Amino acid sequence: MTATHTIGRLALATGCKVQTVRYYEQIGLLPEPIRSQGNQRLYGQTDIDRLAFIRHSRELGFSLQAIRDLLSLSDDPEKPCEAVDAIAQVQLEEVERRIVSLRALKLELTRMLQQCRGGRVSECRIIAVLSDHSLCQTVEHEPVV
Amino acid sequence: MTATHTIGRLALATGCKVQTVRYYEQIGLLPEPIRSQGNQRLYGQTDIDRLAFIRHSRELGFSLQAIRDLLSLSDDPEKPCEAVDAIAQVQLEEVERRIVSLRALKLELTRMLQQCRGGRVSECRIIAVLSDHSLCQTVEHEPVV
DNA sequence: CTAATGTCTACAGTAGCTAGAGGTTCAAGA
DNA sequence: TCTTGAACCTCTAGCTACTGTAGACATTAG
Repeated sequence: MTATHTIGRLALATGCKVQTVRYYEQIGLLPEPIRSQGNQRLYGQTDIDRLAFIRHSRELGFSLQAIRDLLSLSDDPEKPCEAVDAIAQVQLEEVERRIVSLRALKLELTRMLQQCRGGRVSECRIIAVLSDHSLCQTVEHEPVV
Repeated sequence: MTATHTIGRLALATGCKVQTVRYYEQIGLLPEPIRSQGNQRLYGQTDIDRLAFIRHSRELGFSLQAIRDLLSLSDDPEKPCEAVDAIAQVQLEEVERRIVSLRALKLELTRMLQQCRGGRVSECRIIAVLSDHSLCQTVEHEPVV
């Protein structure tokens, strides 16, 4: 492998911070790269690919543990990809659950804000609602788009 | 004030863990309560109310700093409640941004899963999409919290 | 009285980075 | 060739918002 990228160039190529690259190496998500004579890390294309995979997965909300699993699965190209599918499925469900709960939050916040008529704190509905959960009547769950 | 609740009963009354109560005290979100002869914390109704406020605000996604601000505002009942409104408004916008970004994630995950035909890892579209951002045509989105 | 449960302090650990101190190496300009 | 300044190095600590542990003391039920 031609290892021609310094850590800064790797970071630039993947939209990742330099410290984060070192962090990923430290926790074993990236392999220890070869070093230059002056002890600087040198990366090749496989490293760029691997880090891009990690970053994109992070953007999609996968945990580092899930990414670890995905990476080890992708090292075994002959295996059936059911396990990969399952991890993505879990992630999708998690995302869906978060959407549902955020929409409930949005509803409650919106209602709180509508009730606030800009008077004094002593009459503020926001404070009142936050103080007493029973004052809010949030919908159980709505269909998620 | 009649202080009749031990920390365990306070926790039970507010749906909060005992350690979390001590943590809130440690960071100054809850005042230091009086103690029993045997050095155990004793809480009254105001403590229950304050903790309920904190927990409900946390459920609505407010940060501890925001809650700190809200609490100090609510200590001043004669002030106009614009500041309270502003904090809630910021929170609502944050929630809305997260919903947008999660919906983009959902779309991409769904598409990924649909493309996966259950073959071998080497042909897996999920791995492919995660490896190469250009393979997915999704709306812009930010990292998930 | 004893056993079980609750509480005490203090400290360590979690995820996923981020920032800083203090020193070394590299590449470009004079 | 020398110098400057950016980029790199290691190590450590910090962030949010908790959660968990250990070992000792307090309280309560039977």
